Amino acid sequence: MTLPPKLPSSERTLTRRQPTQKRAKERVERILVAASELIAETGSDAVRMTEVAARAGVPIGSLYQYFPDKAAILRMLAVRFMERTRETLADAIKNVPSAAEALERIDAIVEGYYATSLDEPVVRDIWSGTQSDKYLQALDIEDSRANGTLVFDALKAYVKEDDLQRFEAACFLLMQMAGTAVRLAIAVERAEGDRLIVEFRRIVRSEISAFVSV
Amino acid sequence: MTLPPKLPSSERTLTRRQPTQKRAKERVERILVAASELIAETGSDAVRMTEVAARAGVPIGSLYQYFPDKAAILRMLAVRFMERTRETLADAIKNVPSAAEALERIDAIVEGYYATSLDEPVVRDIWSGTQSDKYLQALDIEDSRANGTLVFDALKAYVKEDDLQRFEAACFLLMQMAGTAVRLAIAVERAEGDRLIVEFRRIVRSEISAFVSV
DNA sequence: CCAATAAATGAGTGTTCCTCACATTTATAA
DNA sequence: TTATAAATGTGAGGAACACTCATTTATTGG
Repeated sequence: MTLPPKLPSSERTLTRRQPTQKRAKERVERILVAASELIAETGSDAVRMTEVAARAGVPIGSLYQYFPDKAAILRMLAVRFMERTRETLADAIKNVPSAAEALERIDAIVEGYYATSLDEPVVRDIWSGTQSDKYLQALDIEDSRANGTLVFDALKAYVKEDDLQRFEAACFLLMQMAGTAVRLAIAVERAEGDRLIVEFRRIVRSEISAFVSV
Repeated sequence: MTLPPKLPSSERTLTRRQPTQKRAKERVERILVAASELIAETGSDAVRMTEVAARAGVPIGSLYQYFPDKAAILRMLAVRFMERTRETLADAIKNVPSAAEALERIDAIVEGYYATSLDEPVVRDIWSGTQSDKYLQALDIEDSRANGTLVFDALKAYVKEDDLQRFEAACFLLMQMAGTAVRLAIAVERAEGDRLIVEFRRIVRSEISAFVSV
């Protein structure tokens, strides 16, 4: 970690000028790419805004035209990652022919999520920071909720009427736990991490099975 | 959050002078109390080292005699909280007469942990920061491992030989998930948080039951 | 072509964490 | 007790950053 200088955080606007011209859009992309690379190399805490600007080939002032502060860059990267993940999940579980098939696909998603996180340092680092930025934390929760809803919607037809609310809570919780499990797994030694993910997948299958009649 | 200035983090020593004299020990306590209060009032990010020193009634230099940096204070508070929690857990599950009784006690611990976290702003805030400080993250993992081992040891007699390694992983994972579940529950609206904890407790019981013959 | 608007720029400002050379107090030895 | 060593106490100031803003340059639309 390390604690930040962010004082007037409630005062500062969350977004700045939206790039409308082509040139500006390209710059924003270059900034994100540069930030992403630097985070991969040194970790987000060690990344200096001047470095990001330098690598992106833009002056520091331009960077602040589009991002209100350093955290906003991490946020943007995190949001993009979440969007990609959500799409993967949505694609995987839409139109499932049966509950059993849904279970298998969700299982595969968890495994894939682990594999991706293992070799994407940026993801790792940003996930780490998730809990320290209030906006990111809120985003993370909304992300889990949205993913949970996807799973819920895909399976609710198989769940007893009386259990629906509890099943919805369970889906939400499991999505949040998937993040925890994967972060824990990549933080420990590889062999142990693999074992933890195996257990987590079993937990997911078992908990969903508790609601759906497989 | 906000990101910090911590550059030479690997260079800086993790501990400083250990207070041996009575006066020094009292000062360290006063610093921790002051930090704790300020975190409760404004959140750790907004706490300034000068404020901590001022409220503790010590000059800034003295503060740095005992804490190498700001994060170290949070770390110390977190460690103390973890120690208290671990003691509670250890007391609760030692000498359990049966697996069923152990399950009930663990269930109560989770509920108590939620209740405590709900009205201890310091705990909330520090837990938030957990993931952003590498040392704290490591401490958190070790804490989960230690707690997991406690549960494992208390119940291993009831588990089949072949399942022992998997059960150990599950205990570790569940301890880490308890933190996630509670943090999520206190972050959302109260009624939903309560529901989430109910589901989590069910998950814990169900997963442990999967290994022990109740 | 000429406003009006958007974008670009980078030296400088302000804030914060933390250091360090020196002063003072406490413990230990003679 | 007195001398010496060790531990503690101090706070002005250094250094590192994040971020600003007055000015200049480019783009758009009428």
